[in-house]
Amino acid sequence: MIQAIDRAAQILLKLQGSRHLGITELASAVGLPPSTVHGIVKSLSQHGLVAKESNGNRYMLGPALLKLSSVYLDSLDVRARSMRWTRELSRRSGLSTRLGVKLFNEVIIAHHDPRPDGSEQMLETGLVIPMHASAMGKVLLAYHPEDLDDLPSSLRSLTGDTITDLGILRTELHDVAEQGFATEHDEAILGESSVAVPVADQSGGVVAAIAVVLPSNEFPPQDSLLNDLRETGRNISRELGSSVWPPISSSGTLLLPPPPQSA
Amino acid sequence: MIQAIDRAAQILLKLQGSRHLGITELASAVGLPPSTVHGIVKSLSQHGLVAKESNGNRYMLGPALLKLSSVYLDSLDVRARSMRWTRELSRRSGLSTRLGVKLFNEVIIAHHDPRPDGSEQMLETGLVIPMHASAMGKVLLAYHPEDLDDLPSSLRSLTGDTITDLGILRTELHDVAEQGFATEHDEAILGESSVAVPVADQSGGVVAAIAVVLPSNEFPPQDSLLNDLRETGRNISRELGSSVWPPISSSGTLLLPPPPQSA
DNA sequence: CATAGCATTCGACAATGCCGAATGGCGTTC
DNA sequence: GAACGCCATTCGGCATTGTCGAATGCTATG
Repeated sequence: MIQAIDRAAQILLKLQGSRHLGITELASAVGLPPSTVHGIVKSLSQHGLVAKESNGNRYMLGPALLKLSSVYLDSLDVRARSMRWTRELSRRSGLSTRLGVKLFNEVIIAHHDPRPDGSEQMLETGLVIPMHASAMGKVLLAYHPEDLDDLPSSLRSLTGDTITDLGILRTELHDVAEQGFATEHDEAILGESSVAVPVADQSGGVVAAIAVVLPSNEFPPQDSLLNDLRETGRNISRELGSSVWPPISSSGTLLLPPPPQSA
Repeated sequence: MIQAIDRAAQILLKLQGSRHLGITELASAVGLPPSTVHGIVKSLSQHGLVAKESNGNRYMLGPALLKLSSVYLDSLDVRARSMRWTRELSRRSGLSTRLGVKLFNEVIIAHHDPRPDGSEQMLETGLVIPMHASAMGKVLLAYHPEDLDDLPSSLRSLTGDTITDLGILRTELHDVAEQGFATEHDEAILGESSVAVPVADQSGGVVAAIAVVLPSNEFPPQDSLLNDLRETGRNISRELGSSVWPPISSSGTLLLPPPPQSA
């Protein structure tokens, strides 16, 4: 772990949380002397990773990040392969479709096909949702149970229906791994629910999840939707070179909640 | 300039150019010993800025960049203010509209409103175009002539009509600064032309450009389109607190080509 | 099964970035 | 309009830090 790079990343993260910050604010936020922070910020800004506000003397994230992320998206194999399938799924279902990959404790939306009803919808690519509050996150966790250890000790509640108990989450993930799909009902945003299935690659590992978002009053999803979704997940996985679907999960015992009387 | 951060940024840049690279490839690309590169890459990957390919042992850009860039876009004031105006411009003109900001020698598209004809169009946000080959770039250069010094010594030709001579570019930029708009005719992509106007902020400085893209057979644009575009630029600039529009350019002598007989 | 190429780990050296203090610029207040 | 105070920025000495070469381990290939 190289110190300077670690600190630089911390600073980017702080700017991610706070939009615009001065050197002193940043310094106290990361607990370093201002001169040190200044050096790091200056280095980052030489590469366009942070930028100084046009008028004031505060800093924000820089435009180079946009280019980097654009290339990141282009280099994501699963995204390129998914797009034609998810678009078709959106068309058939009349719903919006998302492709999500893991980013630490969150799912980040790497692609989004809007509802085909022609309404103006916001660009969701780049948005993040906590793992435990999304169907895609549940899928990713169910097939990578070791990631459960990285979850924050207390699960943040986004709505009244968010799962906040790790034991309950484990139990649900166990079912997810058995059924091959996950659902989420009003757990992230009130009125919005979703269903997700895994996407596997050549190695057989789950590398992403795709989900359809449906109004909560249409929950639970009809079998036909579920089948279309499954078919889509299977098709993408096949294009990526995965031979089996749904993927085999290493779950089993890993996902079972600890015995209730445990310390 | 902190060495480690500089090197880290170089590595991100190399990955930006080459998608997937192994440690040794990266090392020779940046001219450093593999062990050094490995340390940097490892540090970057801890923060999700680079990621290891799921199967092999090559590295690519990481998902954290997507989140960072998403926040970058959200924190771009000019983008938030532009969106409603550019959408309206697209609607009225039937053409696609772009918002571009400077990133070193390129313009990066920070927002894009597609043609309203309902056809499937690619997501242009994050794409970059060389300054000298785009109308937006010409606008940005015309109002920041000092940036001319950063241009590569030889201007890359993208089509037969790309301006590759710095003297000719300077002359055109002089006109751009006087007229308050720039055009580009088949200079970046054959069959595609564009017109751009500046966007100024509170300080009166030009911080972005907006452009409409039109088929080259409709070039030059009609006056009504030009007026709509100007109106849009003025409206956005006004929302950003700019009092005058078109902005005053610091150009004058700066943009005049050097005397032809100069050494 | 052997080999070659690669990623990765380790440790010693010294070059590097870190920090505290000094400077400079800017906005604000009286 | 002048003086104050805040904050970004610069600078230089010290020691911590990252760097690099060599050794290891892994995987894929012939």
